[in-house]
Amino acid sequence: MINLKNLRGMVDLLPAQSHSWQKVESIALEHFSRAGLQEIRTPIIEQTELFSRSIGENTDVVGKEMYNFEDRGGRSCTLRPEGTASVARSIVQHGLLNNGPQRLWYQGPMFRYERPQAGRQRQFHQIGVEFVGLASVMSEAEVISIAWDFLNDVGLNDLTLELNSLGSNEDRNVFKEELKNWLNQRFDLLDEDSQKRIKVNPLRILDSKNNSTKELLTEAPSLSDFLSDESKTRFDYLQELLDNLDIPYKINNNLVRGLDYYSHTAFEITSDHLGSQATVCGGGRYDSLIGELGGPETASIGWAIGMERLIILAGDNILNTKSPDFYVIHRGEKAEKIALNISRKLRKANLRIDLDYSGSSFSKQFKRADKSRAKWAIVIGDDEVSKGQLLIKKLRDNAEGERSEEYIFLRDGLDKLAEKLIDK
RNA sequence: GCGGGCGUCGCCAAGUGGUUAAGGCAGCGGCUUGUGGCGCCGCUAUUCGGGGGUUCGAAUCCCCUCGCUCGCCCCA
Repeated sequence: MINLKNLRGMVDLLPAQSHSWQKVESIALEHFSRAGLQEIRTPIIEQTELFSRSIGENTDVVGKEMYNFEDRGGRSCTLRPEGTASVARSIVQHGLLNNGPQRLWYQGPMFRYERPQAGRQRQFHQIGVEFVGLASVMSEAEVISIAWDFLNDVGLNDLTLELNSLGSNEDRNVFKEELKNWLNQRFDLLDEDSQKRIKVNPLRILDSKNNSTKELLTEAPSLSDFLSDESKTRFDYLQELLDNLDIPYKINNNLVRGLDYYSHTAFEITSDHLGSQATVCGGGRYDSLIGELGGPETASIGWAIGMERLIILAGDNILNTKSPDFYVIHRGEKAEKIALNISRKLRKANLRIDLDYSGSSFSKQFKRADKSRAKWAIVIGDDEVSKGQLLIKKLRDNAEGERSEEYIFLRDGLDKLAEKLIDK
């Protein structure tokens, strides 16, 4: 027997879960459209170069986590590991900035070749927001508050917003040199990983989880001391704006983030209930990315939320199964035709209808009707057909503990039925 | 990429070398071819993630492989 299974780290979204996703997606859409954002959809495959240029050659994502392949034309292709690079590419390619700043959202699958674990898959889904062409601190507060309010509305509380400023590129370069020198003087005291990182990505050492390295780093120079006055002013003002919005945050000077394109504001929203993959939302300002991709220098900020992690956290808060309004029970050939017909009419009137397809005994059909958690049953059998009626029956007790039944004449017209039933 | 745990029906599981692989839930059928939510009865794994090996004999032991899971790394 052939035994086909999903690829490692690739996950099926089963019917029991899919409505949770739909719910979250609809809440997201609601939030985004209220805030005046527009959706952008880009391909999930791009030229490899797009990611290596924008995310950074020396990042883990580019270095070891990308799904690369050559297509039949010999082009080097990559399954997107994140959304921002594609959005930026699309904006530049189509000259969208000629229409002014772009406030966009996107959603879809991303791919990273990593070892799966709780809250981490090889194909996962992100929903993200990008404000491109906006430099103001105000736009940062807005972007952050969209994420915060959305997550709260989905039912997540207990979240922590962590905030840092990476400063301008110049600030950071000066600091990087300073840090390198300091680290090199203490090279032997560092763990192996950190030793390797000094050359390629010294900033990430600040985020090290190694205990002795952590200890050592308490003495290290801090990026916050290298911020220019302008950078500092920006960061202070952002905090003021968040205070004003009553959005709580925690300053984390070691928050660096793994993608090269960030500058100034960087933030993450984390939870204690996710195991070691604690970040639900990550984002920051990326003022040099658009320029890097051949567009004009363009200040930008955005974030991405991991859908799977969000769903884990939301748990049962969002699980309200949609039960049908009516379950249509029928028996006999004529009844079958009427059942099919009336179901269609009722659906056109925006009602949720479950139709029994089995033609088995009324007893069985009632059992299924009950199980479907429908509010009402519509019964069409020989009697109804001969009298030109339908029976509608309430499937749950009313206040008096009885289940009302009522006959409705078909000759009144199916179109009117929907109207009549809605009132029940 | 590295280290630990796990894998028996759709779900939860018993079973640790010996004739037919417990049980519960769900599903299907019946008691009741026109009235459900309770109850009772019956049916549903030639097979133990997959492949190979050891053995007279394997779900049980060995090897390989796939998947899940937890931690590291990293991120959403």
